[in-house]
Amino acid sequence: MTRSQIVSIAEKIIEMFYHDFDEKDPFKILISTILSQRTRDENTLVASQNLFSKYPNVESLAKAKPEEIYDLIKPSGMYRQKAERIIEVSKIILEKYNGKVPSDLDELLKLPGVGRKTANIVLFQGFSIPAIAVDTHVHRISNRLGFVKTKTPEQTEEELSKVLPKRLWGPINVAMVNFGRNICLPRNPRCEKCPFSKECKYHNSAVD
DNA sequence: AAAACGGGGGC
DNA sequence: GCCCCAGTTTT
Repeated sequence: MTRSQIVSIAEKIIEMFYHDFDEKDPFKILISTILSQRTRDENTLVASQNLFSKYPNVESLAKAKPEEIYDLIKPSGMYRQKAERIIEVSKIILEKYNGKVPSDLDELLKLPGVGRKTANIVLFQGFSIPAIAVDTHVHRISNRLGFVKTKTPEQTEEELSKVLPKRLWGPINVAMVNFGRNICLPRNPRCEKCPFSKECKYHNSAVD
């Protein structure tokens, strides 16, 4: 598959499945992204709303005790870990970064509970900085469509960065997640609804 | 490289 | 009941 073919399909995926996010506050994006780890959107949303209704900013969260927010964030799962990390992150942001979330990959990666995927989501959504956050959806779909041939998400991030122009880095995450949730499912993809099945390596070989 | 964290929804 | 989910950290 040529580079221009890949870019063309990527642009179509974005056109069909990208939607903008209304939340632009980097701190709220950071916290809700931590809550979203290994968690469905619906549960993440409930947990975020619960949390921010009582602790609306970095100052109030930095003063909270983990036990106080267990019940608020419980719908997102792994609530003990997440509670401690969220409060620790808030303290660090407040004390070390003067209350402002850093817009720098290396600084974000130092925060507890923040790995490569979470950090890149914050960079793109919170700061409009081009970043590819390779989650299971992006990894799976990139391989199925033949954009890359990789074993790990890290390799996918690297290869995808080489192939796609920077302007697509942010939007392709969001678009592939929506595409993956609705059509290109992990186990039983709805290929009959997929606009790319004709040129899809996975669909035409039936091997993952 | 594998385990552990974890509630909720789909089947 | 079993499997999976915008992962990260610890063993």
